[in-house]
Amino acid sequence: MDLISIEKKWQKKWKDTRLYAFDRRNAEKKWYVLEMFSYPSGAKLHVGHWYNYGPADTYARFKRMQGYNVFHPMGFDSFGLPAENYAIKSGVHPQDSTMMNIATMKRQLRDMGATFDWDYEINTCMPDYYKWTQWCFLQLYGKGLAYRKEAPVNWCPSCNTVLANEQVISGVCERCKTEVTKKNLTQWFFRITAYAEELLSGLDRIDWPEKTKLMQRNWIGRSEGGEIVFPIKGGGEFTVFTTRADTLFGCTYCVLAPEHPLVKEIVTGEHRAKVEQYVSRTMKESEIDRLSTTREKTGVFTGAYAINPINGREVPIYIADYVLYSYGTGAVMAVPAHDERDFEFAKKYGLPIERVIRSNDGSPDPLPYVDYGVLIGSGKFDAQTSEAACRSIIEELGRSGRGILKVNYRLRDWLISRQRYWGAPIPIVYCKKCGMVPVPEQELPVLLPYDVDFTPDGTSPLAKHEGFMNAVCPSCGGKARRDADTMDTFVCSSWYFLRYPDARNSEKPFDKALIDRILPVDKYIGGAEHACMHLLYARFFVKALRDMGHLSFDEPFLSLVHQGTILGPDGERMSKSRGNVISPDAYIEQYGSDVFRMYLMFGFSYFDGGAWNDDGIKAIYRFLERVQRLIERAGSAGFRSGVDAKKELGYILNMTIKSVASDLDSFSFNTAIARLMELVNALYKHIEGSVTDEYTHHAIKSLVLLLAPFAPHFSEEMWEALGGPYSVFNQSFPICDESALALDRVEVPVQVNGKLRGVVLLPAGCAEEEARNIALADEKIASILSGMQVMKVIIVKDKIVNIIAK
RNA sequence: GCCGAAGUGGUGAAAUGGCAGACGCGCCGGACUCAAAAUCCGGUACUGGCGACAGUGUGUGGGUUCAAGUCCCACCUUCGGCACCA
Repeated sequence: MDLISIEKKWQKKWKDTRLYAFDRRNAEKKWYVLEMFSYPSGAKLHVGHWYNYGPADTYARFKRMQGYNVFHPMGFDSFGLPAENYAIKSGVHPQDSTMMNIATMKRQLRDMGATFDWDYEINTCMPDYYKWTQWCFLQLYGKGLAYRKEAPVNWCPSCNTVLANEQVISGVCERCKTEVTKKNLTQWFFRITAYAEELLSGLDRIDWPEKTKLMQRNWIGRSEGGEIVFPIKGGGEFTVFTTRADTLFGCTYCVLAPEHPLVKEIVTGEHRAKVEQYVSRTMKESEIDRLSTTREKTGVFTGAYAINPINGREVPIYIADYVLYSYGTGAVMAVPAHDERDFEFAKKYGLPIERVIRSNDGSPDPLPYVDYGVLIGSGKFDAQTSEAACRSIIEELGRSGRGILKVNYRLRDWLISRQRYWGAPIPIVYCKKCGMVPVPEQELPVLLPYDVDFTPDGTSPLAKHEGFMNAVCPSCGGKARRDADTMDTFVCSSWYFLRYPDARNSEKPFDKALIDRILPVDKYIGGAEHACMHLLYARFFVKALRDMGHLSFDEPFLSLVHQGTILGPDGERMSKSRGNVISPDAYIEQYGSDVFRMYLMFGFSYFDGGAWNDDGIKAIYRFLERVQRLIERAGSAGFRSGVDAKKELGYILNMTIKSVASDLDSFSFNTAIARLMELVNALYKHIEGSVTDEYTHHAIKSLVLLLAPFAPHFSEEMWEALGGPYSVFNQSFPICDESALALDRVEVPVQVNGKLRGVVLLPAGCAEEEARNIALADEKIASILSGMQVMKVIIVKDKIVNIIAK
């Protein structure tokens, strides 16, 4: 069987007849199936692409055959670092290499034979796309959701350049292995924290893997607590955030983050030199070092004292780098008896450790004791539980304006500036007279120039391009300079699913009425590695755009699945350096794309993936040949008399239909294919020689329809051979006839004292009394029970009989 | 350290608390063939027995239940995420 030329034949016909064209005017029964779009890397499609797109396409075809108007677009996430790094190494311009890679990948995706409608293709590095990425930026800016502030960036002192987080591999530069340091630059942020609460609560209403939702919950990191104001002895005050106000009486010192602006003001003469030295040393340290939990805690005394507002006690104020300026208020109250970090620090610097909580049940509770318990040594709050005191102490302080209940999130605002070339320019200019001015919408896009020197030398590549940098101030018409940075590529991918339905719109990023009909995405399929980046950013964008009135739904992706990872044959992640990369190409040349995708679906549990092993790939080929032989025989039809084919085949056929449909809905491709194999086995048993009949013929046609989503080219060919009208994908997916599943009699296992002892044939749905009698009368069961007394019989209808005897 | 997921034959893997190992791969046997390949049919968890059958089995140890791979507790191993978030 020449699967390769069969595939070519049908790919051409599908293309010529525009079989997979999506009619966006018809949003009735729409079904938006989306895979995370691809990054056009130089290499060919790898196993991971196939594992994502192959099964997802099978799902899309299934939905189509179920009568859905399936929207299944594809595009390219084509800005980003790899193209730029490749350019630095090879000298090939990112735009040239990217466009070439896209052409190659597109050809390969077509060879896959997927249902993508290329009329809706998008490409994020093209001006007609990034114009609207810039528009999104301006929208956020207009609502105060984009702002500029100074922040540290990763800096490689050897390459003399800024690095993105993903270029910092365990503290060193991915290219030259030099230790990465911090450098302060003024950069753009998106205020994703404004949506922290909704991003958290919205998770309860979407059908996503629990694991992914949990990761987002942890990432957002909501914690309930309170803010407490500590006056400073001699004037001034500062605020701390705590989740453990119940331990306030045990506070024996306070700590400010080294960056805290108050540090300069409160430090006293003799301590100034040491404090300044400590602060500057902290600044130099890399984030990795500073955030390492295993590192010993350090800090210095400022010479100043704070007054504990609950009991008026004076406590020393330290600075220490274990307190983060970016979380809470950048200042904490330290309770060494009930916090591990404070305990360690207090031990080291000889600070007092005072217990104010004991365990609820009086069980031994060595310090530091960090669980909730009962208050002691806390004045009128003694004997309150921790839970109660967390609230009552804040309320007490609130009366004098020194305490308030507060919720904090670990989520930080999203830093989107990249000191890089290959990205969407930030549509802002800086005018000496007018200051920061957004580029008006009608002047978009701010084009990314081609002739840019992107050799890394410590400045943003665009800063060296005078033609780009020089701009006219939209406000006063005077001379202005552009922002030299580009946007994080995650900005491009935060709204691409909104652009697909309206990809050719040159007036707007998308038409509201249109995307309100076609969005949200009904099934989103992609890797789990994006849990706290792309998948969070996209949710933020949708909520922000909704609040501006550009769309009217709350979540971009109603239902999400993650495919697993296919590992190398050695069980390790595939990588060039390990030399364990499996290329799909050789397999596809030999067996074709249907067999390859089917093997991926059959050989692995979709969500788990696993180590590559091609032992079973021949089995899939063999299976398709087996189907083909079956159809050849059916073609030379005759009639076998005296056999009720419907009775013989009806049950298995309808059971198969039911199972395959539900397995496809739950992405359980391996079991769906197993069911198809069972059906084929049953048909082989049923058909003797070349004789067949009408019902058998019906069963074989149904088999081809069931198989079509899995092996689209092959099934189209078989459908034609059976005389079916073009295309098999315009046929309805078979529907299960429930009446065929009703059996007269069922085999029911019989247990004695929980051990399987036999099987009896019972009338389906028979009463307990009858089941009991038949089971007890069974020859084998009776002999086991001889000499025993039956105490009880448990019967689950049509499932099991369990006889308790002694 | 904290959070989460997983651990099942020689092997990839299946099992709404109800016959563990479906469907494949591999292996063994048979048919077809001069022979081989391909194909078709049958067998295949482990231990004992010629056998019918019996016993034991889902990482380890306990528990709940008439019944546990599945639920609960503790532990071991592997993988993923977070990592001083007060």
